[in-house]
Amino acid sequence: MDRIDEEIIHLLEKNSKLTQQEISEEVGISLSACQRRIKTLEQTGVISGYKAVIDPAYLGEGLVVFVLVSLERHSKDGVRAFEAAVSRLSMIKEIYHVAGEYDFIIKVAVADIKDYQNFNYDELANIPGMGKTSSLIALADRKAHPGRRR
Amino acid sequence: MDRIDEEIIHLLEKNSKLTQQEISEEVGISLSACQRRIKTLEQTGVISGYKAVIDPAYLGEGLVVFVLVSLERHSKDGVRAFEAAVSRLSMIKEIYHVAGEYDFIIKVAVADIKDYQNFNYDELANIPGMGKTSSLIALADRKAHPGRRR
DNA sequence: AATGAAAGGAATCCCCC
DNA sequence: GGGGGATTCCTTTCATT
Repeated sequence: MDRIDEEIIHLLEKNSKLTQQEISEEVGISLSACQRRIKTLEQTGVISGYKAVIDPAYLGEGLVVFVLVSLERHSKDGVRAFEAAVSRLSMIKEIYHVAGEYDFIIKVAVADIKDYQNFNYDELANIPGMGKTSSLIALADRKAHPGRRR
Repeated sequence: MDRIDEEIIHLLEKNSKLTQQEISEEVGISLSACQRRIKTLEQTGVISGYKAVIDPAYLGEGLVVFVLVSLERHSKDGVRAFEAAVSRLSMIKEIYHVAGEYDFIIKVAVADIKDYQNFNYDELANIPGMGKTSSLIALADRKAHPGRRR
């Protein structure tokens, strides 16, 4: 893993449709060397897959809401039950178990506020053991394309 | 935009290395019809790009921290200054301007706690206009691969 | 053993019906 | 929406140091 691998990773992270030839020229090695490096990165799991990036608005997921959740019971069972109940819900995109004032932070993607209210009242409020929650409505995403400098 | 487009998007979102022929067979249309649909999805921006998925541990980004930030001044200038200062920092992966008790929620990726402390004291604390902050250390990511059922 | 070069096969693009 | 041909790209093999 040297500087050239890093460059290859950064290029593919930005645009995986680059051809191996373009990459090899960009980083200054031969085509076959580049091909072997990419294969190794894939096999060792550094590159774990390739995905298309879909416009959230099209998916009906234009609104992002972060929900901070504290549980009533902090036992292992309580945590498990919460995770099980929540992982069924497709609008929940990310769940993190956190340390601090709250127990979990979840990132929810829905179409609009109305959708979020339905989610909140019909789904979230019915989860057993749920204590205090706090919702942070995202007004704007200020960094759609995260930087990748090190 | 019909059910077939949805299926194509769904497949490419999981794995963009699928062949056009494989996709056409999966969704039950001809190869050329499938090609035209994909091209249209790309040109209309529904598919906005293709990316390689990189193992965060390899990038030295194994620890995720959410920071809730409230600003001292809520004027447009204060917000702008904060955004400008923060968008220089490569460890900040997502920034959302939110409504509620806090003004911003930022998602930070670093190697470990030590790294995060450096970030907190050297970078975050020096940003002008910064008021109260609250850090939520992610103990575990409970949904690394978000569901995509509708 | 690692790199560079070349041929065969596959996928993509473009014009046709 | 479906079919066919040319081009480009990817993979494998072989030669080189």
